[in-house]
Amino acid sequence: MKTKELILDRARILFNERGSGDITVRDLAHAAGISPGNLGYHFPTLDAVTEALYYRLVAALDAQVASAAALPAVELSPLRAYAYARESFAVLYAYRFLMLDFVRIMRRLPGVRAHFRELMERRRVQFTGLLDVLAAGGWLEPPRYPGQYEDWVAQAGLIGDFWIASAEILTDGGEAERIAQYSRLFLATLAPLLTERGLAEIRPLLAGG
Amino acid sequence: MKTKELILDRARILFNERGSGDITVRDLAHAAGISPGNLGYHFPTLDAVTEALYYRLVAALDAQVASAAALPAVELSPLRAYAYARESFAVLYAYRFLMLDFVRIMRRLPGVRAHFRELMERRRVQFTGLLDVLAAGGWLEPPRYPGQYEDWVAQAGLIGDFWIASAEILTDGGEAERIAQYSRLFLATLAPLLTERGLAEIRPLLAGG
DNA sequence: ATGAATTTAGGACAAATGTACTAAATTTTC
DNA sequence: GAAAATTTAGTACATTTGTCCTAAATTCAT
Repeated sequence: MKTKELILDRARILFNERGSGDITVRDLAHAAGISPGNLGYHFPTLDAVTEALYYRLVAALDAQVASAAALPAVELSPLRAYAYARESFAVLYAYRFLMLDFVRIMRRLPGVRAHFRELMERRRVQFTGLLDVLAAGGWLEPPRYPGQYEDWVAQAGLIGDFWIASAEILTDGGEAERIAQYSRLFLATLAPLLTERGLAEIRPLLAGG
Repeated sequence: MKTKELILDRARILFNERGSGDITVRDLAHAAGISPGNLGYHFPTLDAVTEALYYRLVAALDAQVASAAALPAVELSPLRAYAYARESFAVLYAYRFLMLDFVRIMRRLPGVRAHFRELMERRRVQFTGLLDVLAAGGWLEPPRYPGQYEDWVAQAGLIGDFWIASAEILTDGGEAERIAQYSRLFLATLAPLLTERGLAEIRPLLAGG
């Protein structure tokens, strides 16, 4: 069970570097230091590798959710939410080829697509719950119109899914710089909803510290 | 000069349907009703087709900007901004393969990438100007923190670039439904910045009418 | 109308690629 | 320690794909 892990690790790196769509069986075998035949023994197709990596990412994110859920609700604050978002962003970045080739992968792997939709639905519920807790803690202003919180969830979800693609196209920065830049931007979407007390807590972050 | 246009039209449709990365020379020639040899005569590579389509999209968007710029500043309002965004969304949707294969295309066509970055920079300036005009017209609250307007521009730009990818993955709706849903979401990002008067103008839209 | 230029069709050809197969090597089991 | 099971390497094969070439057909200019 060692070679499989090795293959997945190298595939993750290679896919991230050059895009999962432009890697061949021979490319990956070479990068993993094994023969093409052996690669085929462990994974019949490259799609199978992609799928395995997807479920690895999901597992990593689930682990994060679990540790965040252990936090008492009273301790939740905009700052905590930011810290959690930033951690998630770092995990996503390690599997960024998935977000960069999103549409293509989803079209090729219907199972992944179905799973991802459920994941997004769960995330939607989580985010909504997050806002409710923040509101109960006096961190959020009440909605200015019906459905404002739901709209925020949709916007935040979109940014969460595609910030990497945006960074890839628009910025030249490295990993740390991108994560910092976009987790800050993510936080900024929350700013308009905050009470003065909530805003005060994150003001240094918004200023760029 | 007729076959070239025919090729581009069919390519746009085919790329939209199946993704530009999964189309072969023979696929496109067949769809255009011409021989592969003839296709090669007009476009040496598929990348050349993609590039031509990109510049078509840019031309269509520029035409829209020009007509919007003809509008007197006093007439600008959240509602007008929404109408413009919605038109742009419709144009983008006609070339959605470009947004769906964004990263891959940008990696393969450095010229397009460079051009697109400049385009985004211009858009950033435009959007910023838009907010200034809206603020001067009494439609916007002043920023709650320094740089809030700039943050909105970044968020709006990201949503503008990737709403189609998000729709492709998360929704089953058709074109009209998707455009309506996401141009509304785009508008919703503006809501928190609006004065009470500004919000009043778009409240029916946010409610879903 | 006729020669030149352009456009088109059809297919050839080599490179690349996924897949499958066989045999050797290594590990595991008893 | 020997047999069985697993893992690995190497390669062959058929298919696909981009590119190029030639000749026919069509259009254009004079």
